[in-house]
Amino acid sequence: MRSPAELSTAFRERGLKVTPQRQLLFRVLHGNMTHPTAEALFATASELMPGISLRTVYQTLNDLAAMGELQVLHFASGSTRFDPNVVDHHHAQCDRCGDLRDVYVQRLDELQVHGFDGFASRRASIVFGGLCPACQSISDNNPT
Amino acid sequence: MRSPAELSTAFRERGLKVTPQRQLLFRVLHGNMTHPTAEALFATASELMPGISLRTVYQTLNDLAAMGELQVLHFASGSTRFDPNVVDHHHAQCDRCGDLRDVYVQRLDELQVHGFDGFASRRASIVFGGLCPACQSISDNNPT
DNA sequence: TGCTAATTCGCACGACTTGCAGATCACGGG
DNA sequence: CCCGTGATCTGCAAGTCGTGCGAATTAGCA
Ligand SMILES: [Mn+2]
Ligand SMILES: [Mn+2]
Ligand SMILES: [Zn+2]
Ligand SMILES: [Zn+2]
Repeated sequence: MRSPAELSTAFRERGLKVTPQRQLLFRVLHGNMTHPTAEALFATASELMPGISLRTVYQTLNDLAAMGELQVLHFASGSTRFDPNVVDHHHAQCDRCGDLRDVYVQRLDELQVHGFDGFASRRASIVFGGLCPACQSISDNNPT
Repeated sequence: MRSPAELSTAFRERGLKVTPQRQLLFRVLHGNMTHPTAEALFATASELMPGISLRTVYQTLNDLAAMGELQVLHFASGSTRFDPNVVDHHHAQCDRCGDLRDVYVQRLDELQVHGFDGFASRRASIVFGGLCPACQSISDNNPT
């Protein structure tokens, strides 16, 4: 996702207005590495602008996603997560606490895939499952 | 997922009863390559056993998943899909029609991953995006 | 055959997201 | 700087997907 200033320009170019609510969300999202849900963003935004509505958060997230400024991620846990990091990357999620981190994968092209049968693959998205460092130590102390 | 007969035994061993509804679902799921949703299974099951409830379908799917007989898949499209193929495999999904197919990937261990930072990866799940053969010819005729 | 715990089913409810409409606001033009 | 107009905001209703609940039914066992 681009900077708040660049996004403001991009919105106006599309005939979209740059409202205080949108500017706030631009700032909250920019460089955000937490892969937040709409609810989480709403909570953060509400502290800075009491009264902002959840509906507006969804609206703006959808606009940003449509402009390719956000990646939309779907995991097991109920709700959608939004990722301002649109650089080609993948994710590692902790089985225990759900923590989600970015990982960068090289040599994807060396994978040998059977079963495409004419399927034209354009992109791959990898989710690694395992335990984050914090949950590893917990598991060490309290083995299940 | 094992055969209906084996599942019946496994259910009884766990103190779960083998009802006609469950037996039907065992049969509908066994060898099913469509990655069906609960609704899709309900539709198929309803033809063979009018009156079966969607609630029972969900119940049985959850039981099977808890026993490791089904994989639970979450994609962008709204609802959960269930996969009786529990052999280690991955998926390719058509961007246009949503068709989902199994693919088998080798040399996963040769991937170079940056960003784990102590994350203990135990498993990876890859989703390839692209166009299925049918949708490729449509795109050829009607380029967007 | 009879007991009992498990299951089924329908409905209500919960989580998440979108549709809707009136009040409000951003912003280009005068 | 002010206006007009269309985009936006907000609260609420509604939609979708899945689960909790409880009365009636049933599988499995003695
Ligand atoms: Mn990310
Ligand atoms: Mn599969
Ligand atoms: Zn963790
Ligand atoms: Zn297709």
